[in-house]
Amino acid sequence: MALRYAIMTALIEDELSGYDLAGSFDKSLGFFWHASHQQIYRELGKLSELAWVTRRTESQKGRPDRILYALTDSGREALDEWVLTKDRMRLQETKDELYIKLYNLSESNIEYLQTRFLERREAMMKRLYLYERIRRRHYADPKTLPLRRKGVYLALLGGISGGKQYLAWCDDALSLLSSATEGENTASPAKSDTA
Amino acid sequence: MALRYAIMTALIEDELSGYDLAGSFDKSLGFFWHASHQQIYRELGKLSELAWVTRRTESQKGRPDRILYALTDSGREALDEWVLTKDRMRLQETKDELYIKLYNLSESNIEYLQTRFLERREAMMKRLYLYERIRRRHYADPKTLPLRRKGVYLALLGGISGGKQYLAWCDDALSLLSSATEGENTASPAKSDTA
DNA sequence: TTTTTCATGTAATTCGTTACATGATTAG
DNA sequence: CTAATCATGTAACGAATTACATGAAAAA
Repeated sequence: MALRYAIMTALIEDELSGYDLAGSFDKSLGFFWHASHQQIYRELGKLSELAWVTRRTESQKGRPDRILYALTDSGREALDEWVLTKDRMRLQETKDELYIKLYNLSESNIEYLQTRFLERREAMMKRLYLYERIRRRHYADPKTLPLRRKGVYLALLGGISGGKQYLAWCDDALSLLSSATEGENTASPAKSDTA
Repeated sequence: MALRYAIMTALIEDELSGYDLAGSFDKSLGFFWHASHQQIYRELGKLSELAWVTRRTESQKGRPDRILYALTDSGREALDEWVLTKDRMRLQETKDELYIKLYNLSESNIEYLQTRFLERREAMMKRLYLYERIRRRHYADPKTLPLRRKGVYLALLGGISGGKQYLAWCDDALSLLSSATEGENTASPAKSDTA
């Protein structure tokens, strides 16, 4: 049910197409709640049935028509109600397969896992740059923000500090893993007795 | 597909029942990959069809029979292969509805969201105690651990530092939210002009 | 010329949640 | 006496992924 409200949230300020939404779900709210375009189109269908959004077709030259969705008053109401609804509390359920793989760390996969960590480290670094850019552009002076934007700012702060922590963890992991491969790879022919 | 391998991972060292697994999935690996008992029973069925696990019934007096599952050699092989498999890289996809709700912060829900943060803060605190206890008991001297346990230790480290960061974030959020309600609630009857 | 971007969708499958169902034992 | 624990499962539904499908324009 939550994706539905995430979409409505994205529609509060702008009228957007499914394509736009799928795109913006790779930024902003999508950092915290990702969805594929298939999910979004399906949900948009349901939302118009509920009359929580309206559809409007916009023709374009040489491009497929866009279907623009806007939040209705009843949609806005439903969203406001939902916010006050009891949710399942989730702590740290990142569901990253890497955790399971870590539980299976062995000589035969340690190098593979090292590259996974490097990969994630790099990806997170890029995301952090993005976060910081957004922060500087839109949230430079948080005290002057209207209340709603303060909420968004808080989410962003969470993303930033979470990202930094994740980076630090990757570094810890990489150094622990590489110290575990030493003696195997760095091969100083002397003292090979500490197997 | 990942739950399957999470279950097999849990079966590496012990022979466990579905009930045991559902329980242990609230600890250890379950911190990173939670699953309900229904998912586990379903998956265990598939795993025995694949002959990746064997089932063995154990009678008990006055209690339902337990069905104990053990990893087979081919299961072990499949698991080792899977670890080397390319996975979808997920960064920070926590899917906590609270993020969406934060994007909808307003006068009418700010108090509600404050209590959500308090709730999560408390829950995370408890989990951190648990993590730290596990750490002291089983991972006091990480350097002496066998390689596989080092992987588990790394996951634990990630949990701990992630948890601490989360706590700090909750505190930030709470102070920002309470400063946003000030002037509303602390009600010094003078200067009510800054609406 | 090939790939990416724009823009929408259907279909099939698997994953995850919620509710229902049973039935004895033990702890409060 | 009531609630929780032990132990297994089925059924139904909703959420999410993957693959398939189209078709033109712009960028590589």
